Amino acid sequence: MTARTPDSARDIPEATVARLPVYLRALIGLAEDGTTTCSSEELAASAGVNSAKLRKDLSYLGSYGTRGVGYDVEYLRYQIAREIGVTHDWPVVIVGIGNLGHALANYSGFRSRGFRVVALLDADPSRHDEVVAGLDVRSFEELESIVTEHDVSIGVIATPAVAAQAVADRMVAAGITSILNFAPSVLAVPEGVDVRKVDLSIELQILAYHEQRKSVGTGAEGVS
Amino acid sequence: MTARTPDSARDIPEATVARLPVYLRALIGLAEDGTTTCSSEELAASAGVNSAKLRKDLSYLGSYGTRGVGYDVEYLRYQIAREIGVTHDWPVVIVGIGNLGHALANYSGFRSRGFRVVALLDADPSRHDEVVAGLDVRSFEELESIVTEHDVSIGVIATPAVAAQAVADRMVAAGITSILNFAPSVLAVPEGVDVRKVDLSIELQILAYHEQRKSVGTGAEGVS
DNA sequence: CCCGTTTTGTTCTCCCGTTCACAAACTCCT
DNA sequence: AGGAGTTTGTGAACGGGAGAACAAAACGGG
Repeated sequence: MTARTPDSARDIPEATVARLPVYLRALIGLAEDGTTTCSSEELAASAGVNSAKLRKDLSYLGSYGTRGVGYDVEYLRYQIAREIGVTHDWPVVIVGIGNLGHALANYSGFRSRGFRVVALLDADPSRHDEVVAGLDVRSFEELESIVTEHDVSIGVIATPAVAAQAVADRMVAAGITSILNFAPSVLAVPEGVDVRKVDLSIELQILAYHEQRKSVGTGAEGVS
Repeated sequence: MTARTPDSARDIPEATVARLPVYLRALIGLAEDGTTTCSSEELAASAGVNSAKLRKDLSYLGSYGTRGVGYDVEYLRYQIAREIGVTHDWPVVIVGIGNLGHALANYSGFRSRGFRVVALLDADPSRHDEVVAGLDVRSFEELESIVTEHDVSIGVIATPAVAAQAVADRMVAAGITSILNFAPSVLAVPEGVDVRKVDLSIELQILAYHEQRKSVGTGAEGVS
């Protein structure tokens, strides 16, 4: 025994961390179907990955399976949720209530996965009348007080690109340490602040690249 | 010379392909600022990557820079756009006009990056009255005729998870070969069809994981 | 015309992630 | 109780990407 208690399992590879939520989702699906036990093969199929990779990923968390049997769905579900940190709710602030911010505020996947939107902020006063997803759209000036009041550590930026850096700076100053950025701009943040970027058009461009390759391959090229 | 013409530069690594749109965006930004020439160092800073990585990425496309000088912004911009395939417009169909579909339909980043939304489809007849982003929301039944008429090869799924697989099957049958999936489900598609998945809640969960780690590290753990 | 300076393109090395393959361990059946 | 059959957990090989470092090439000045 290398004396690795589950809690001190220090370094989980980034690639594995990125897949844990996928496994979690798959387990929830299995639980809803009434499955109580599953093998790595079944779970891997549900999650869309290789079973060896799944087992290796889970081994970073600890030994939660039973050889010859498989994994207890509920138990594993809880363990992964605990590891990710979604056993309790995370308060989240969304800044920029345009089309995308609107959609994010209403996105049910957030609440059901342990995230609670505590405030919607927008710099444009004309939007402050609106009520979106049961929340008033409030002034961006209230950021600091909201972050302090609800102990918010995660912020979502859904503003236009030009405003993103300023919003990020303000978020960091207010004490937010994790940012999910939907604006198409590169954010500069201090050490210790995590930023993840989601760019919808980049995904489409990657598809377009492969799509173009396909048509070239099938002999449809016309450009000299 | 290994006789590698720019057009036949076969195998561009996936990691590089995923960054090309980022470089493209950075170049557009530089061009808007009036910059006509830039070094790999400058461009890398704009794109938020290492300059060595940038140069290596660009070298897969060909030699479009000038040693001692740098890159011509407009020229490189065109070359990357051509490589990705966004020099011409790609027709796109969006299925599922809920909150997210709404936002996607209005997302200006699509049109400005070479994607043209040609139709919005939804299975719910009560939505067929709506006009979103200047387009009628039409019946899902019209998928095949629209795909044929506009020669659509890229489809976007923004439906609930339960409907996603059925929509994907129908898209594939209609001739779509690239799918951008926003529904939180694993899609099974035949060989030759590309699927990219964007899951908003997964990104937040990854942030939550690191966030939890931070608080543990700073000595705030209270769980035995 | 030649040399120093700048910046690209590329080679080399290291590290992370993926996959294979197998031993350990558990269940079930006889 | 013992053995056959499963399935997990992990050691080891393998492949690809990241970063450092350097050689090749272009420009500018004297």
